[in-house]
Amino acid sequence: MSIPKKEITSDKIKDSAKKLFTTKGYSATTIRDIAKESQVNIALINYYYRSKENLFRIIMEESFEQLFKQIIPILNNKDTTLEEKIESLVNNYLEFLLEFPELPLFVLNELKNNPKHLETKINLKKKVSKSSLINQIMAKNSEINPLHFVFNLLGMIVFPFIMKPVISSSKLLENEIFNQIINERKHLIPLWMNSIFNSKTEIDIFNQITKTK
Amino acid sequence: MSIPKKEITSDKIKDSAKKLFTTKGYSATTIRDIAKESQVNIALINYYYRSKENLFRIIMEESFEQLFKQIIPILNNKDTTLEEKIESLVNNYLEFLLEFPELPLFVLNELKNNPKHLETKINLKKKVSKSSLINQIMAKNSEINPLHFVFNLLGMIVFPFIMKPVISSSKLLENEIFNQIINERKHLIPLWMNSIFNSKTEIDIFNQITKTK
DNA sequence: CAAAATTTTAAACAAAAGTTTAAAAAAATT
DNA sequence: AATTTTTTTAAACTTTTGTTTAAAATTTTG
Repeated sequence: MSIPKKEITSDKIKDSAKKLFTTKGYSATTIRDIAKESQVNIALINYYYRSKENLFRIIMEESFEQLFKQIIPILNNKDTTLEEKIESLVNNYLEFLLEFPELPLFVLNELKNNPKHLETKINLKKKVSKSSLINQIMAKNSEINPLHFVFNLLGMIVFPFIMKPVISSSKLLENEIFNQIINERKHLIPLWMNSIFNSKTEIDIFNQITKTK
Repeated sequence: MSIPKKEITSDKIKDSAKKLFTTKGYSATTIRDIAKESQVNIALINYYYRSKENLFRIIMEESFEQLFKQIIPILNNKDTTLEEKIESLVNNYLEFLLEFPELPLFVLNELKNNPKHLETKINLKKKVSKSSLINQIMAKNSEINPLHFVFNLLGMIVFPFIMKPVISSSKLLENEIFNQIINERKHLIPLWMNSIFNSKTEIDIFNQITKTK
C-alpha cells in the first residue's frame, strides 16, 4: 500500500490546469473548472499564479519545452549518422507521445491562436535549419529541399496522434489497437524514411544520365 | 471595375464567423467579434442563427464536409488504380488546403474538444475502412495494417499545414516559399508513397525466401 | 400609397468568468 | 506559549459575454 504523499497545492493546481488546458483548450477552461479539478478554493489559483493567463503561459512553456526541446539535441548530435538520428528520433518521440498523446494538437493549435510565443518559434526554426540533421539530409539528397523530409519524418511520427480524435472514440479496445500500431511504426518509419531518401525523381534520373554521358 | 455585389446579411455573418472560428477557435470567438467583423448589429446574429452554438454547429458541419467528404468518392472509386487514387488525392487535396490552410487544425482540434460530432466520425471511419483504396492497399501489401499507409499519405499531405504556424511567421515571403514547397509535394508524395509500398521489411524478405524454397 | 412583413438598431438583462478583499485557519518562528 | 507569517476560505466586485426586448427603419405586398 503506497502512502499517498501530500502534493504541494501550487503543483496540484498546475497539474489540473495542464490537464484541462490540453484537453479543452485555453478559452474553454475556466478558473472554476481548475479549482474543481484540483479541489482547491478559486482564490488560491490567483494567489499562486496571479492570473489565468500567467498560469497558462507557464503551462504552455512547459508543454512547448516537452514537445520540442528534447528533439533538438538529437538533431544536433554530430557523432551520429542520419540513420541513427532517425531511429533515435522515432523511438524517443513515439514513446513520449504515447504518454502525452494530446500534447501535439494542443501546442500546435494554441501556437496558431496565440501569436505571442513567437520568440520561441524563431529560435526553434533557426536551430533546426542549422542542425546536423539538415546537413546530413542535404548530403544525401541535394536536389530536394530538406524541409520536405522533415515534414515527412515528423508527419509520420506525429500525425497519427493528431488524427486520433477522428478515428478512435473513447473505447478502450480501440486505444489498444492504436498503441499497437504506434509501436509497429517504431521500426517501420526508419525503413520508410530510407526508401523515401532513395526514391529517384525524373530529374534525378535525367541528371544521372547526362553525367554518365 | 467590378460592381460590389451586396452580400446577404446572413451570409456575411456566417463568413465572418467562419473566419474567426477557424483562426481563433470556438471559445475565443465572441458574438461581438463576429458582429464587428461582419459589420452588423450584435442582435442580428441571434436573429439569423438563434445562438452562437447553433451558428458554430452549422459552420463546423460545413467545414467537416469540405475537409472530409470530397475525398470519400476518390477513395471509393472502383474504376481507378491505387496509383491514380493517390495522385488524384494528393493533387485535389493539396490544392484545396492551399486555399483553406487553417481548416485541418481547426476541425481536428474542435473534434477533440467537442465530443458531439461523434456520429459523423463513426460514419467516416466505416466508409474509409471499407473503401476501394483500403482493398487495393491490402492487395499490394498484406503484411502491414493498411491504416499505416493512410496515416502516411494523409500525414504527408496535411501535416505541413498543421506545422505551418510553427515554421512560418506572418511574413509574406515565407508564405511564398511554403506554397512552393506544397506545389513540389504534388508530384513528390505519389513517388514517395510508391517507395513506401515497395519497401520490404525483414519479415517480407523472410517470407519470400521461405516461399521460393 | 397604405398596411404588413421583414430587417436593423440601441439598450438592457442575466449568467458566467476572472479577480480582489478581508477575515479565518494553519503553520512557522521566536 | 505568543507572535508572526503563510495558506485557505467565503463572499463580493467588475467585466465580459450570450441573449432578449421593444422600438425604429426598411422593404415588400395588396
